[in-house]
Amino acid sequence: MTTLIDQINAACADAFAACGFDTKFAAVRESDRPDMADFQCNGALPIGKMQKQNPMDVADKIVAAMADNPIVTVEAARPGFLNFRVRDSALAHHIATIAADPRSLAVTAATASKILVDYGGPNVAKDMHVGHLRAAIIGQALKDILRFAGHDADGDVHLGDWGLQMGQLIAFIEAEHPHLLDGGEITMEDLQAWYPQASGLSKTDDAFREKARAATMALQAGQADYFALWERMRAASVASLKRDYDWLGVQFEYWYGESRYQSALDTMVADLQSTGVAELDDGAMIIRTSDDGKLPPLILRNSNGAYGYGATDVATIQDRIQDPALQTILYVVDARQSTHFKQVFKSCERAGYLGTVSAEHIAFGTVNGTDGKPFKTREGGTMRLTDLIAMMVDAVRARLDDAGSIPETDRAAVAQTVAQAAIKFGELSHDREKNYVFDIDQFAQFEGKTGPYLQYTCVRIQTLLDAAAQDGKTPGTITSVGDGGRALALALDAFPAAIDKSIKARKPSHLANHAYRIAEAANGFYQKNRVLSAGVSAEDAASHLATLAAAQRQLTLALDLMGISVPTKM
RNA sequence: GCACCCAUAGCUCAGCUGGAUAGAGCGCUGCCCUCCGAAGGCAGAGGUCUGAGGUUCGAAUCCUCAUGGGUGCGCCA
Repeated sequence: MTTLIDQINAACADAFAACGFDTKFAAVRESDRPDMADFQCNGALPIGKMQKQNPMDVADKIVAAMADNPIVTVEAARPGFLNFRVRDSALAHHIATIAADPRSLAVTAATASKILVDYGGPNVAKDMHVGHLRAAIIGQALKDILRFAGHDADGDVHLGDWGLQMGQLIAFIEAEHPHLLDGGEITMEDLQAWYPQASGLSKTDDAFREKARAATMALQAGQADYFALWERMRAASVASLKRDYDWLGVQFEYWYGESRYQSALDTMVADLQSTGVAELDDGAMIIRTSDDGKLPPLILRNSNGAYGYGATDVATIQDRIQDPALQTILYVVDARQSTHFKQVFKSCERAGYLGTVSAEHIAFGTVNGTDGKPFKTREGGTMRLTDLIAMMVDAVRARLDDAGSIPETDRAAVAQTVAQAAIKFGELSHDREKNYVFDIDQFAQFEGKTGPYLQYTCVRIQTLLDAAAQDGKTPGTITSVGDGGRALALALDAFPAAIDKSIKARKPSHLANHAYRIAEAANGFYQKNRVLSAGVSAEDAASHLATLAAAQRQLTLALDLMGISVPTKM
């Protein structure tokens, strides 16, 4: 059981070999010209050039060598293209092959890699915002796709639960709510209210800033009351974060945070200094990362003696590589941290921490509003993730009310599922490296290239399958490709390639765009091939149902890998 | 000043390792529901792929420069 493109690729390579041509030119790809071919190979052009032959003659030889191929007909075209057209019978049979495989012909990696995906990064006491949304959705999809492909991938939230921000909060609490130092409940709502004040004071009030610094140092030194306070703040935050992540269907195997690595910092930095990797400069402990000064040094410890996230991130790697099986660490983090990660990776390289482990920064761009500027609330503040989600759910709910296609009692639940699809597909269908515009109205549309459209496609097919079953009609042998079935079959065949590209480029967008392609082709097929209408033969009905079921199955699988579920009605 | 990223239709975006007429969605113009969900399908208008060089039989794709945006540049994370 293998894809058509792989089968044709193999046959083409055989033909090249038989003709005495280098098989590296035998690569087959989907055709640019569906009107002329399903697949194409351009290898005759460079061969013609190299051997000073007419590329058409080269192509003709290959055509002759493949003349009696059972699955495909071959033609040579103009300058020297090889055009492959899959035979109808082979195509019909192939749809059944895809449908019979729960993995839609996607292979499992021959050798599984152990991969850690770092895709959280929310801070204690601060609300999550759209930036965290990107990391969460892309990271979760990457992890799930890697697992589907047979890899051993885990996620770590890497909480921002340490550092000056904690000191600021402690100083603020000490000043405004001192009784909390002796215990007492702290809620996320409290923290949300306090953090902006503490942060603001830190900017305007010199005395407060000093207190915050002192508190940070004291916390790092392990002062008991501060530490207890910190633990309660962290617990309240984690509970809140988990609610948001739960809604998004995001799960982390590890809820580690920056605090986890603090106790290791003194030793680590001392070691790095003794080996000459780290050095004192202007009172700060740094690691130089370049000779030409193009990349700034990484600061491990500032001149006040406090450790920053430079040290923490190096220590994090040092800790992670304790797992000897680990091969890759993926950091799904905002592109603005690009320089920082270069510094950290270079530092770890110099320190000898990375060894054979590869660390990659999976950068993503900024989320903008419809004005093209970073996404903000109408008032200009940062949009809380919770609020953004609520807005999306409201928009979807309004649309469901308007359509009135399902009972009122079901709408609240369906609105959640559809809003999740809208947000996730809106995110995943974009190239992560670029900035993108988060347009609530556009994403919550049910028309066009949206998450809800993909769900709708599945729901629609399911409804038909159910209705057909009531009528005694079930999916059967695929006897004909059907009108529009060729495009659908070829699209279904491309699923393994989409998975492969998503993994190689670390871009789930390839899978998202593939899913959309399936939905388009499936809807086209649905529209053109009647099943329950009068005059449709039992054979055709069974064949068409099987084709649609195959499409639905793969689409559902792709959606599942993107964390999108499909309601039964919508 | 130095470094990195981006530039494709009115708007939002695809375009895989360079290949045959550059594709979607939204919006716009027309069609298609006595018939399985029209949240759909079909067709049309709309692009000197920012500009200029270069490599190549062939460039949206690779290289250089320019222009216009974005971002980051040792003691916040």
